[in-house]
Amino acid sequence: MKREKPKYMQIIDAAVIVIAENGYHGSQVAKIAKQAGVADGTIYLYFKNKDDILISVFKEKMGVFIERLREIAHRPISTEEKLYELVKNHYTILQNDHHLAIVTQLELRQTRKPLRTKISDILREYLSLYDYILKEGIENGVLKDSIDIRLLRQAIFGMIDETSTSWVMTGQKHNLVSLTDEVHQLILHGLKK
Amino acid sequence: MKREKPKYMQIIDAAVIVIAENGYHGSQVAKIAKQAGVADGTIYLYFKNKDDILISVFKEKMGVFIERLREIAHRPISTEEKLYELVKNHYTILQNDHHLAIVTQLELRQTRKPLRTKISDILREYLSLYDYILKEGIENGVLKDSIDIRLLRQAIFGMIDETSTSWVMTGQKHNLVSLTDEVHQLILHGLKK
Amino acid sequence: MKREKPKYMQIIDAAVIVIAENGYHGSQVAKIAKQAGVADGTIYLYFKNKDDILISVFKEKMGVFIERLREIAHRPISTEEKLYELVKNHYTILQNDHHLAIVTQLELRQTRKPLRTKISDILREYLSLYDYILKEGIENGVLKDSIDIRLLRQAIFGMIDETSTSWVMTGQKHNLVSLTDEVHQLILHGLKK
Amino acid sequence: MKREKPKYMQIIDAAVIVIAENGYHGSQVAKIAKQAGVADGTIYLYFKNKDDILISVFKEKMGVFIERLREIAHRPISTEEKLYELVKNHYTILQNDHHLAIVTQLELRQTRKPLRTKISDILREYLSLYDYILKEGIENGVLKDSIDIRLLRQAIFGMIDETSTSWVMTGQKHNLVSLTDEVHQLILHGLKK
DNA sequence: AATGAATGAGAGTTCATTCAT
DNA sequence: AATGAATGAACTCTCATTCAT
Repeated sequence: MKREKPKYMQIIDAAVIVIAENGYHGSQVAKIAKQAGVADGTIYLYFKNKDDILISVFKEKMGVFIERLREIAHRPISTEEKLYELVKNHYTILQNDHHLAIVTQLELRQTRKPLRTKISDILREYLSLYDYILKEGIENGVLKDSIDIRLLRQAIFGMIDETSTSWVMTGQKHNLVSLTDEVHQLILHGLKK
Repeated sequence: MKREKPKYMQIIDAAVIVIAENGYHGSQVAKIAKQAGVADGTIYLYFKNKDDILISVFKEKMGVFIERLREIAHRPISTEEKLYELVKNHYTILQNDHHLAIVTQLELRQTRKPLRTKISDILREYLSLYDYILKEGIENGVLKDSIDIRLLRQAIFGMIDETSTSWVMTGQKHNLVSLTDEVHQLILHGLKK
Repeated sequence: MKREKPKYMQIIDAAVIVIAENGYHGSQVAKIAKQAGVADGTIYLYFKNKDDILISVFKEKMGVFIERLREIAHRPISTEEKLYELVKNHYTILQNDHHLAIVTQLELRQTRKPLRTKISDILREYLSLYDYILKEGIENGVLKDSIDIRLLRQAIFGMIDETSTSWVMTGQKHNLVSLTDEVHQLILHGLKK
Repeated sequence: MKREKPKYMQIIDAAVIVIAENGYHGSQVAKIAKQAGVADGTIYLYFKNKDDILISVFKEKMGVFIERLREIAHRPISTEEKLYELVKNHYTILQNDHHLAIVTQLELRQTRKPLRTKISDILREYLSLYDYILKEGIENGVLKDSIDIRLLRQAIFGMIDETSTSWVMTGQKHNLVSLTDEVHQLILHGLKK
C-alpha cells in the first residue's frame, strides 16, 4: 500500500519542479496544483497565498543548506578547512538538484519586495553561520581582523553566489563542485600571485 | 525659446525614477509617461515596447560604467591600481545615483527571461573590461596564473555586486565608496592574515 | 433549486442580443458578460477568445438553418416544392428572430479575414444542402443541366441573401416570408414573361 | 516636366491599393499617406476623416459602373440585350481591376453602420439604372409585371454580387466575364428546364 | 499648401483567490 | 478535507486626428 507524502511537501516539491521548468512568471497556482495532483483550492488549505508557497519552498530548501553548514561549523577542524567545506557544501547541494539550482539562482530573484524581504530573513540564518566561522577564525588569529565581519561574509557569499549563477545560466554544463579548490584559494589568498 | 532635452533621454530618466520609487512591477507605462511629461503614446515613438524601455535604461546607464572603466583600463598604472579604480568606479556611480542603484541592484533583476538575456548581453561588455585588466595582470606576473580567468572575473564581480546589493537593501545608509580599500584588499590578498 | 441554462448557451444568446443592439464594434466582452449575467472571466471558461464567441454564435445559429433544410431536402416532395421550402425556411428563421437577422445579415460581415474564413466554412455545410437539392432536380430532369451547379447555388443564395439584407436594412418593416412566392417564381422561371 | 495627378485622386488610388493589399483593418491612414507619397496631415486637407476617404473611394469607383450602365440603358437595344450588357459590364469592371474587386466585394463590407449607410446611398444611383431598364422591360411587355420591381432589382443584383464575391474569395482564378451568358439565362428564364 | 511629432482614449485577457458543495 | 467553477481587477499598445512650424 502506497503511503502518500503529506500534501504540504507534495506541493512544495511540485512548486520547485514547475518553477524550474516554467519560470517564476509561468508558474500559475493551477499549474502547481496539477503537478502536485491536488485541486487548486486545496493549495489554500496548506498555504496562505501564492507568496507563501514560494517562501516555504525557499525555507524548506535552505533548511538543508543550514543543517549541513551547522554541522560543518561545529566540526573540530581548522577555519581554513571549514571555509573549504562551506564552499563545497553550497556547490554540492546545488549541483545535486538542478531544479533547485534554477529556482534559487534565477527564478526566486524575480520577486517583488515583500517576498524578497522574507527571503532575506531566511537567508540570514544561513549567513549567520558564515559569521560564526569567520568570528572563530579571527579570534584564532587565522583571519584578518582589520575588516568588518559583515563585509567578509558578503565577499564570500558574493563569490559563491555569482559563480553558482553563472553555472546555472550557462546551462549547468561544467562541474560546479570542482571549482571548490580555486574558489577556496581566492577566498583565503586573493588574486595576487 | 524652450530648449527641451530630447525626449528619448527624458523618458529614460523618468523610467529610472519611477522604477526606483514604485518598483519594477509598479511601474506602468502611463506612470513613466506622466513623469516624463509626455503622452502615453509618445513613449511608443521612441521605444518599441515596455521591455525596450527597460533594456534601454540599462544600456544607457551601463554605458557610463563601461566608458569610465575603459578609460581606467588604459591608464598607465599598475594592475593593482586598476583593480582599485575598478571597485571605486563601480561604487561611486551607484552611490552618486540612488535611484539608479535601486534599479540595477534590485528592480531590474525581477525580469523574465527574454529581458534578462538582453541585460546579460549588455553586462558582458562591462565584464570584458574586467577580463582585459585581469589578463594584463597575469601576463605581467602580478596575478595568479593558476586560476581560470572567468572565475577570477566572477569572483570580483560577485564581491562588488553583493556588497552593493547589501548596501541598497539596508537603505544606502553607510558610505559605499569607503568600502573600496577593504574590498580591494580582499580581492588581492583574501581573508587570510 | 434554481435550474440555470448552461452558461455556454447563456453567453451565446447574450452575444446575439448585444451585437444586434450595439453593432459588432460596439460589443465589448464586458458588455456580453453583463448581459449574460456572468463575470468577464467566466466567458473565457467557455470560449477561447472573443472571436471564438462570434464563431460559436454563427455555428449554433446556422445549425438551425441546416437542421431544418436537411429535413426538407429529404422530404418526399418535388424539387420545385423543395426549393419553395428552402426559401421559406430561410426567411422564416430570420423573420422570427430579429436580433439574429441583424447579426447574420449585417454585423457578422464586418469581420476580418481569419474570422470570415471560419464563417465561410460553416456556411459551406448549409450550401451543400442546396447542392443536394439542385443535383436531384437536375437528375430528375426538372432543372437545367446546362449550367454549373455552383453557379445555380450562388444565384439562389444571392437572391435570398440580398432580399434578406434589404429587409433588415429597411428596418424589417414588411413581411419577409411573404416574398417567398415571388422569389420562388424568379428562381424557377426568371424575369421573362 | 512631370505633371502630377491632383493629390485627391492620388490618395484615392493609394487607398484602393493599400486596402486591397492589407485589408480594411490593416489600412491605417499613415499607410495610405505613405503609399500616396504625402504626409499624414495632408490627407486631412482633402478628406474630412478616414471614413470620408473610403466613401470617396467607393463614390469615385462606382462612378465608372454608373457611367457605363447609363450609356447601356439608353442604347437602342432590347431589354434582354440591356440586361446582358448590365451583367457583362459589372463583371468586366471587376475583372479588369483586381484591387478594386477585393475592396468592393470584401473589404468595404467590414464597416460600421454610418459608413455602410453612405455606401448604400451611392449604390442607390447605380441600382436606379437597374430600375430604369426593368421598368422599360415591363412596359414593353417583355418582363413579368406581376412582381414588385424592387424585388426584381434585388434578385438581379443579388445574383451578380454573390457570384462576384465567390469569384474574389476563390482567388479570382476563373474568368468572371465568361459567366455572363449563364447568369443572363438564369435571370431571364430561371433554373427550370 | 504641406508637414509629421505628439496626443490620449479605449478594450481583450489572465490568474490568484473564494466558497458552495 | 477536498474540490473546481466562478470571480473581476489590472494594464499595454494602437492609431485617427491635430496643430505649430
